[in-house]
Amino acid sequence: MNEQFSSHVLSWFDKFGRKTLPWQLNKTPYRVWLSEIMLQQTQVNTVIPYFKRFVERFPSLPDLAEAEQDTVLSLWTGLGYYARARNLHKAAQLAVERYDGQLPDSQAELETLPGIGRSTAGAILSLGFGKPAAILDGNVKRVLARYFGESEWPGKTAVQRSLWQHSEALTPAHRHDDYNQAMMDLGALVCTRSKPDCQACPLRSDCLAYQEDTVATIPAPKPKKENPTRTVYLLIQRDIQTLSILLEQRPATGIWGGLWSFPEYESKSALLNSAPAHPEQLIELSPFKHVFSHFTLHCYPIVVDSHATDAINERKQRWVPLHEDIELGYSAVTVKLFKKLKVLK
DNA sequence: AAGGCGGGGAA
DNA sequence: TTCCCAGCCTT
Repeated sequence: MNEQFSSHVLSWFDKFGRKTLPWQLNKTPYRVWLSEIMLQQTQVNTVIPYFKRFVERFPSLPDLAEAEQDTVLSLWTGLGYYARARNLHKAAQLAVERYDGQLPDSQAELETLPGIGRSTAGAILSLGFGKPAAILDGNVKRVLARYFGESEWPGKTAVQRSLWQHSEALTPAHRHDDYNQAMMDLGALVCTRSKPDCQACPLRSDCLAYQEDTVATIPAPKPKKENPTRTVYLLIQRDIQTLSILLEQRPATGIWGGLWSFPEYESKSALLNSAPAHPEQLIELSPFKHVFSHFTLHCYPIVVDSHATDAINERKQRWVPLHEDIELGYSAVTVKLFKKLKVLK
C-alpha cells in the first residue's frame, strides 16, 4: 500500500521532477541546509539568485561562520524573515564549535541548531546525508491533506500530528531522497494551492479529495484575525555635504532584528525633538503603508538636512553614504526609501 | 488590493 | 501549547 504510493510518486519524479536546481548540483549537507532555510518561507524562483550569491561568497560552512553578521544580513536583504539569516549564522558558528565545522548527521543533533526544526532536519538528513528521514513542508502538507481528505486546517496541532504520521509511514527506505524531492515538486508543480492539475497527478486514483471533489477546499484556510495598524515616523537625517544618511542598528531580536534602519519615533514632535535643532531643510516625503501579515505599518518619512554630527544619542548609529553599497542588512522599507532619496534633490 | 505562503522561536 | 515573526508572489 505505502509502497504503491511511493512508487507512483517516484515514477512521476523520474519523468517530471526537478533535478537541476542550484542546490541539487554539487550536493552537500551545507548547500542543502542553506537552500532549505532560504526555502522555508520563500518560493524557489525567488531563492535561486540569493542562493547563488550566498554560496559564491560563502562556499563552505566555516566561511559562513567566520563572516560578520552585517555581511550575512546584506546577502539576505530583500529575502525577508531575517531571523533565518541570524539563526543560520549562529548555527554555523555552533557547528564549528561542536562538530568540527560539519553539520551533524542525526535528527536530534540537527534540531539543537537554531533555525532547524523537524522538517528541515529531515530534509538535511535525507537530501544532504542520504539517511532516511521524513519531511513535512507546506507542499507535502498540501499533498497529504488532499490525499487523505483532511478537511480541517493543517496548522491545528492534531492535524499536524496526523500528517506527520502519514509522512513517516509513506517515506520509503529506498530512494527516500528522490521521494522527498518528488513530494515537494508535486506540491509545487501539480498539487498547487489553486487550480491544481489533478489530471497530471500520479496519486489521483486514490486521492480522497479528488474522489470527493473537495480539492478546492483543502487545505482549509488558516483562521484569520484582524490586522492592527501601527504608525511610525522615520527620521531620515541627511548630511548634505557627503550625502550620507544616519542609520541605526535595530536590536538583535524582534522585527527587522540586526538590520540597519532609520530611527523610528511615535510622533512627529518626538522625531523633531531628536533631530538637529536648526535643520537647513525639512522635507516630508509621502507617507506609505507597509503591509505585514499581522499588522499594517503606516510610515511617515521625514528628511532632515544638516551637517553630520556625532550620533545623536546612545543608540547604535552610523552614517551611511547614499551612493555606496556598504555590506549591511536593510529591510525592504529602508531599501525603498534609499531609492527615493537617490532621486530626491 | 488582498491573501497565502511556512517553519521555528519566544512567551 | 499558543502566539508571533515579515516580505514576496499569485490571484
